[in-house]
Formats: sequence, structure tokens, C-alpha cells
Amino acid sequence: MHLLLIEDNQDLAANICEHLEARGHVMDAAGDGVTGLHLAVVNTYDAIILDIGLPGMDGFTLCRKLREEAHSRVPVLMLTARDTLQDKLGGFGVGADDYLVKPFALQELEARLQALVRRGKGGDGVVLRVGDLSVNVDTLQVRRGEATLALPPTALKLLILLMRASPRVLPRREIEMAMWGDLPPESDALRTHLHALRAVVDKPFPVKLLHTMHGIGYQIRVPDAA
Amino acid sequence: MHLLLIEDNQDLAANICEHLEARGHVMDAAGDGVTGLHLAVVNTYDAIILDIGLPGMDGFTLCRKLREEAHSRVPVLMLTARDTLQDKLGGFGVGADDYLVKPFALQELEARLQALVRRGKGGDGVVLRVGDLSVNVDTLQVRRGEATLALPPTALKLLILLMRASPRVLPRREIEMAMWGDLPPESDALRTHLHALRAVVDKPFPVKLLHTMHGIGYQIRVPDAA
DNA sequence: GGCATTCTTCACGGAATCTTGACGGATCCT
DNA sequence: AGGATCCGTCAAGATTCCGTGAAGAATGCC
Repeated sequence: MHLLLIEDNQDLAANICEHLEARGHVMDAAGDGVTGLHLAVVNTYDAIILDIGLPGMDGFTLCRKLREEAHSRVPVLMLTARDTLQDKLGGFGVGADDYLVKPFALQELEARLQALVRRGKGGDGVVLRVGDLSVNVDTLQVRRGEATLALPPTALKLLILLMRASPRVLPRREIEMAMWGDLPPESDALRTHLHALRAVVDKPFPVKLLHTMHGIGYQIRVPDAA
Repeated sequence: MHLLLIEDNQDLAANICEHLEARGHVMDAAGDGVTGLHLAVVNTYDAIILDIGLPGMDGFTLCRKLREEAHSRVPVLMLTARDTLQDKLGGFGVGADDYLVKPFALQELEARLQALVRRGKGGDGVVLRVGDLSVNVDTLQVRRGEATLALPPTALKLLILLMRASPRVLPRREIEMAMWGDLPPESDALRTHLHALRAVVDKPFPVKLLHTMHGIGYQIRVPDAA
């Protein structure tokens, strides 16, 4: 793969480059935000590894510019020094696809890059993500932040449905059709399942991802920064 | 080989390093848990020699972090001062691959390291591993920790099926198809075989690997740390 | 070929989990 | 303010899962 690394710490950058090159990837590197953005716009990469703390232009700004001004959809993996909600939300908010907290294993970095690229290309990726919430469709593992969540089957099905559609709004009807086919339950059991879903996915956390569109339906997405 | 030694006793550390370097290996060393973990995640080692009693962060914690947070599968050999069941179980529970009781011969240390690395590499084709459970597809030997387990043919087939898929969830239907083809038994014999499998593989051990996904199917994997 | 052992299948009661249906109260749009 | 929509809760019903034991089938050993 052809990768771009934007990282100002010389030692770490050298480490990452060496490892990934040894694994057969082609690496470009930038030590500051401005040249990083320039490279990202001029060339076509399979993925970009982006540190948040950078001289010249920080990672958030760079990522936003890349998405909004250059209209690039290249997968971006963010490197953050602290495991804070602030950073995660900020990262996803500006269009990053994944993040990694320092220190991390180089193997994991590569694994995540592979996953990112696979997802970006053809088929549905195995892992659905909305903010810090993730669902692995293979293992059916549901995680939010560091916590692992347990869901009953129907609630899980509902969650996957919403996440596949995210950030679109799904009308109630559509959801019922997708879940039960032509003959949905009489009493709207949908709400009850939604309640169960909320109780697990949103209730224990400060940031709510499940939103009601009054009169229309539901959606799941990262809320706008207040 | 490129090895990492994490040991706070200066004399012992120097001894080990000298011996292994004389034998042609490249050694890195750390005197406390924090720098040890840092080195382990930043670099790529063939194996790690890890003392349990450490200042800063004990060996168990370090090993668990390495497995769960950095998702590293590098072979870990633990050094323990006492030959207690407690230590052994603890070590394997957090993902160590082998252990050695002090005092030990330096030759034995090297031999075990060699074995560990060989096992780790060849493990791709012939030996399936999930946590401390391993199945050799050639010899059909099933081991968990240090115990060798005996399984009836169908249960074994089921186990291999699940381990090949691990950590994916296999729907009942898929399992039945894979085991019996198009015409599975009427009464769900699958559950009975699963029961037999559980009785041997999980029942005698504190950590359960076989999990039921209600309404969906089954999976085998190392459970999340609660 | 006959016998003993092991394995597979089937059947049943009980336990656990999930889904549905129903209700009062809160909230939101007009 | 009024009506529609949505939310939280809970208990009954339905489904799924588990443990167990015994009958039928396959296998291996004299």
C-alpha cells in the first residue's frame, strides 16, 4: 500500500516507517501539517496516518480541510496521545475513520490500516463505527469506548440496521419492514426495543448517539459539537 | 532472535543478557514494567522474557495490557520465584505462553524460547489456538493450558469448526450444514454435542471460551476482561 | 461372528432469555 | 391549548437454551 505518515516526532516516525516498509508498504512522510496536507492533496494514498499534535497545522484542522476543501475520502487514521472523549469526538467529528492511542503496537497499526482500506474499498467492512461506538458484524461484539456491551438479538439487529444507514434518518416504516417483513407486530414493539437499545448504548454515556426525529423516524450519529 | 528482557534484578538481568548475547541473540532490557511495556509495543520482538515481580507494573498486568490493549501476540515467557498453582494459572490466564521457575539454568531458558518461537510461527497451519486452548489438526491433540483433553469425534469436529471461525459467531444453521450437510438430525443433536464439548473444554476451567449468542449461534473466543 | 465399548441420536422437564402487548405519563408540533 | 407522537415500565406469553438419561447405531476387540 501507499501510505502517508504525518508525524512530528522524528523517532516515532522513523519507527513506523521502518516497520511498515519492512512489511512491504511504500511510505511518504511529513513532519508538519502544511507539507502533510500538500502531499495528501497532490498524491493519491491508500490511507493516511495523522498525528493530532503538529506544528503549523494541527491534525483536526488538516483532516477537516482534507474532507471539506479537497473533497478527499481517503481513509484517515488518527494518532492521539491521550485517550479522552474530547479527542475521539473531535477526531470523528472532522471526518477521521479510526484512531489509535499512543503508545500502540506497530502490528495493530498495520492491522487497522488494512481494515480501513478494506472497508473503504468494496465490501462492507466487518466493523461498523459511529463515533466511539463500534459493532463487529462477524463477532457481534458491541463496544463503546473501552466498554463491551451486551444486547438482546432484536436490539442488536436494530442497531446494525441503524449503523449501516448512519447518518441517514430511517422512517419507522422502513425499520419495521427491515426487521419483520410485511407483518410487523401490532403493538409497536419497535419502541420497546429501541428503549432497550438506548438503555445499553446511550444511557450510561454522556454523549447520546441515538436520536428521534419526531414524526419521522430515528437516526444514529455523532451529535454536532455544542 | 530479537528478545526483550523485563527484569528488575540487575545481577540476574546482566547474567541472562550476557548468556543470550553470547549465543547470538539481540537483547533489549527494561528494569521496570512501564518502560518494558513501552518497548514491547513500540518494537517487534521474537519473544519477551517477563519477570512477575516488578516495580511500577507487575508482570501479570503488563502481559494483560500487551494482549488486550496492544493486541500483540508476541510469545511471552514468564519468570516466577515460586512454583505455585496460583502463579501458573494467573500467568496463563493473562496470556503468557510459558513460564519458568527461579532458579533456572540458562540453557533451559534458551531452549524454551526456541520452542516458543517455533510454536508461534508454525502455528498458522497446523495448530489452532484460542487463548490457552490449542488443537493440533494433524495429531488431533487438544490441549488447554497444561492439560491434554480427550474428545469424541463429533465434538472434536465441532471444536475445530468453531476454532477455525474464531472469533466469528457461527449461526446454528451454518454449523449444522458444515457438520451434517443438507440433512441434519431431527432433534438438535448439536446442543448435545456442544454440551459434551463444554463439559471437557470449559467446565473444569475458570475462564469460559464457548459462548452462546441467544437466537443466533455460537462462538469461541477469549472473553473480554470484565 | 459375537461381545463390549463408545459414540450418536432422540426425548423430556425445567430454567433462562427474549418478545410482545398494554398502560399512564411526558413531550413535541400546530 | 389540544392532539398526536413518543417514552418508561412491567408482566404475561413465546421462544430458545440447557442438563440429563436412555435407546439405537457404529466401532473395535477377541
